[in-house]
Amino acid sequence: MFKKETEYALRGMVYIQIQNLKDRRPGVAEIAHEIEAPFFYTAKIFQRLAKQGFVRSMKGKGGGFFLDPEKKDLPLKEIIVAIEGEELFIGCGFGLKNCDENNPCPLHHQYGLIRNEINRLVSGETIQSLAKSSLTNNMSLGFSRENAENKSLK
Amino acid sequence: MFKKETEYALRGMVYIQIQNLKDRRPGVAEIAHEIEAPFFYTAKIFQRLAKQGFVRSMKGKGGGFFLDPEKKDLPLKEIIVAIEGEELFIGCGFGLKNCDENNPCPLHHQYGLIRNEINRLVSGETIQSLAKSSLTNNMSLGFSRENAENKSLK
DNA sequence: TTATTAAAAGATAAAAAGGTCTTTTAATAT
DNA sequence: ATATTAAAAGACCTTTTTATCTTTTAATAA
Repeated sequence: MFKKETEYALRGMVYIQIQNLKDRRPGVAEIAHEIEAPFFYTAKIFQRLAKQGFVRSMKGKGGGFFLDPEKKDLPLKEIIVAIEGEELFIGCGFGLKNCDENNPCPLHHQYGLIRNEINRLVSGETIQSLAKSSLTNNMSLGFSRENAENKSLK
Repeated sequence: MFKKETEYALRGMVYIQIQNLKDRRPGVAEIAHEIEAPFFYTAKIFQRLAKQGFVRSMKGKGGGFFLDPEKKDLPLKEIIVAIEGEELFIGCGFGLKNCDENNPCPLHHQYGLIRNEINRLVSGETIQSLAKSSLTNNMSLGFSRENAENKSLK
């Protein structure tokens, strides 16, 4: 569904927010490790997200990434659109440029329903809402819970 | 949502079946033109689809592509999976490999609902069902209906 | 003020997707 | 038979995506 870059971005943002809730500011190394993404690629992605204002960063010792607590919740859709554009949210299932009510492709109506569902999901869920439920329900962002348990037992 | 190759394949297959219903067998040039896809790329895609048995072809004068009328209806899903694998139908929204009920990602449940909808759509709709409704309702596979009207007026 | 830490910047590169072209094979019409 | 038509095969190329690495900048701690 999403590009790899988008997946890494979403996983990483949720991880950052989870750590922020624990009063921590993870760095690239920690983020990349926890979401199982390549270090340098993760660095590049969050560098871009920082420049676009989705996340803030601090350099030097004790530095790392964090979400501005002043800002209101960040819907997943904003990150998705920033990375891959809004094709997924406005495009035709058959890839036609002029597909609309007056000139529909054979899948127009049926696909529209699904596109609406996707829209609703990623507009309603936010980095913050997912981080919160993730903390509450011990959800996974990379390593399986089994691995996480093993880790904490070591 | 889908790869370009998949979009071309679906549009082309529906176009072929529409023409077959009119007792015609379109060739690559016609298909590519009508679905607004690059000629050589279209040729390659349908060459592969023919080898995989999704469509049949005849060489030489009067040749072209056609769907085996003996076969039962072909769900879109079969073509999608043949071209891009089944990631879309089994994968995690966050791109995790071990995401399941026991070890869910933060989006697991919500995304599952959408994945099911997609599955339902492309399993239920077939090349034949779309070709039929396309014929009945004069739907578009490339050129907008306005263009089609202009074309028929010339 | 210097050493250390960590992100920013930017160059490079490998892999996948998307697309093009030429040559070969097979069918048909004359 | 042979000229023509059209798909099959396969080589090649371009762009985008995914990823890696090195150098620079900025912050902090000692």
